[in-house]
Amino acid sequence: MAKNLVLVESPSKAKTINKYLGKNYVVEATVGHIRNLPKSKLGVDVENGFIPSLLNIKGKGDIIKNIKKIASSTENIYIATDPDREGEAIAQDIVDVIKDKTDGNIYRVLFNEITKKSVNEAMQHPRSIDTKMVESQRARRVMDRIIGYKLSPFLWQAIIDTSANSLSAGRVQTIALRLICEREDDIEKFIPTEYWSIWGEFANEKKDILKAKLVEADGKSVKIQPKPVMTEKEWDTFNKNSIALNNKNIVDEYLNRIKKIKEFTIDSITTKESIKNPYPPFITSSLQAEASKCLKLRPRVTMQIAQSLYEGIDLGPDGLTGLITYMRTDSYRLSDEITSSALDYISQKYGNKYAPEKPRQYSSKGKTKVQDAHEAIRPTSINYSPDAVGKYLTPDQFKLYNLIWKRFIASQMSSAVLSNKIISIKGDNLGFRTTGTEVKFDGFLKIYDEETEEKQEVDEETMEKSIPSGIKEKQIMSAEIINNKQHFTKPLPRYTESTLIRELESNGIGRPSTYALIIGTIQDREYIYQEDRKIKPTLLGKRVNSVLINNFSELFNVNYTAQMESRLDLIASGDAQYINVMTDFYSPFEENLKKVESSIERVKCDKCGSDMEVKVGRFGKFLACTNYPECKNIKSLKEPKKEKEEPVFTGGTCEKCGGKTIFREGKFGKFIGCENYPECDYTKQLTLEIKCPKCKTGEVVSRRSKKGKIFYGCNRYPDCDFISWKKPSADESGETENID
DNA sequence: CAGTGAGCGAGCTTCCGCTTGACTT
Repeated sequence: MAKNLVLVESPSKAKTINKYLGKNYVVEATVGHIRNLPKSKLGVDVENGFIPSLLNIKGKGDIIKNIKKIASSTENIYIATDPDREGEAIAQDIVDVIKDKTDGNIYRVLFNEITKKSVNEAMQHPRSIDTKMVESQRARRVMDRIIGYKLSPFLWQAIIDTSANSLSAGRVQTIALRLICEREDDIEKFIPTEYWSIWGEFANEKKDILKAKLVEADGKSVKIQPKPVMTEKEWDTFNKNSIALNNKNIVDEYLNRIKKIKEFTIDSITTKESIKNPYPPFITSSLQAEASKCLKLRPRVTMQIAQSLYEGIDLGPDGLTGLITYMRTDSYRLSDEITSSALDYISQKYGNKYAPEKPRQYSSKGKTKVQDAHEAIRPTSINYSPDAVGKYLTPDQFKLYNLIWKRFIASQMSSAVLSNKIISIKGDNLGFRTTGTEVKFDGFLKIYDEETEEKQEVDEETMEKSIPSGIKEKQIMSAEIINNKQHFTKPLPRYTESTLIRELESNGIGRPSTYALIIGTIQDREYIYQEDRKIKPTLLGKRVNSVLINNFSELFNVNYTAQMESRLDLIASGDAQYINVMTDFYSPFEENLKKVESSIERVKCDKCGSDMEVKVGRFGKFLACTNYPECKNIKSLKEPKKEKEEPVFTGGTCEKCGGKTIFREGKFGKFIGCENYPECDYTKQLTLEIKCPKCKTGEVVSRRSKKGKIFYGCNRYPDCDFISWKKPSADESGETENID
């Protein structure tokens, strides 16, 4: 009989902890939540205190049974689910499940990092379950349930659509949809603004060349006009200090003026040193973003690969080893153990200059401790460099591990020192400027630099990596070449999966465990689609979005989650009561929903005048009268039929009834049917006008297998069983594969 | 590895968040 039972969420975490604690402990995993609201109904008693009815999750029966069994004969039970809101709720669920089965002591322990030292330390400081935090999770769960399960059915009433699946709404998915629709709207409405750039190549006596852009004229600075269309008054204000090169005429004026200038001088050279700090180690969202940019991996794939690195790789002599820490996290925290060994590694491999004196810790601003369950995503050990373990990894695993490794090591390295130069050239009250950046000390850049967003192309024209050393202040310069180019301002780009995730995350919407799934949800609903990795809304998506935003503007606001979170925090800290928070949420919600439900336009029954609503039958959706069964009026929701097509006769006759045969089209392509359908169900395939190579009398037809693969057979089947995967050639060379 | 078309029709969908396999193509 085991003396001690430890319960965690993740099975691979259970394995690791088992190693740390030794054989006096049994470590089991819940594999996530074990209880949930019922799927088929609301499951919340809104009349009596908003009490949720929580049921054991289907499919978790064996896990729960096993936990109960071990608990029943264990002296000490340590519940070590994740130290966050959801983890606390799982802990409570475990207690509810086992409390009648055991006389053992039940403790709650918090593992903030999975190292031997801190796990043992945590085991020494058990506490009891934080019921207030549990309540705050229940509140989160119940509000999400009410929003989703009340508004999805509302959509079924409000929007008549023919898509195969059901419409849905939710606190997270609807915001994601809204962001996508709003971006699309911005793009559609965007009016490009024309602007020009003028730059020249200037040379001193020694023919040192410097490219510089026109940035100033007669004391005014060159700018893009702030709005595509401006009133006279707005122009007056703008023109006081600025000039817009917004058409060819103005550009030509300046070009002519520049041509006449004999002499330019280097007016000033200013140098400023700046420090570039390393990026923090990865968290889920930044890992997904960088893997998307650098490795072209979609978030879902990134997470799958990361999971395999977390669960463990067979490292030959070292055995099965987890290479990275947990991949679903929003914390930048790093254990002292790993940072100090990283510093040793850095100074050994790159020299002392590259290792700062103290380990670097990064803070997650605005994040409450409530959510800080896991460390940042990092290698589990400095001993497993990508070079050392590469041969045990698949190419994708290697690429991702390498990225995580470098990002982490870089996060502990010295800052880079950059020198930024600005050179200004003047002539006849016109000012040109060039900027250059030199790396004085590379620091962490030695191994890692984030791929920068596309720089404005205008700056690219005059950005110099290094500036010729011969260039000195007050030198006389001559303009060798003067260039100009037309540009147009561009709208913000459409979201990709990873940029949408970052946008949601920055508003606190969604969690690391769900980021990669959110897009999948709205894509399954056919609200959005992707083209070239860019996300666009469908017509249905736009309709759903506008119905929801117009009627529930408070709820589907990017700030809503943040407001909800602060109310949840109040519950967790004991400064607010669950029931009060729920009532304050529900009353206005329900009132508004009722109002909106009565105001939406409904299709009226043309027989009895009642409302019609969308129903789902065996063959899909249709419109039915709500007065059923008194009124049995129904309407098809199929696309309004095209003009009844004139039958196209093939010239042949039906072998069954003697009627004429016509060309038809079905889900497997074109075929020949009888004009007397549905009375006569005669069908025949279209042939490819190639003689069957086997029987030489039939003709070849293209068909489709049950799996959807195209193959070629004889139209005399089953009399002739010819089959081929390749299209037989017309010249009867007989080189087709025969499959038996 | 061998179908198809009209039109029928009276159930059920749905949320967010925590974890992995066991499934199929």
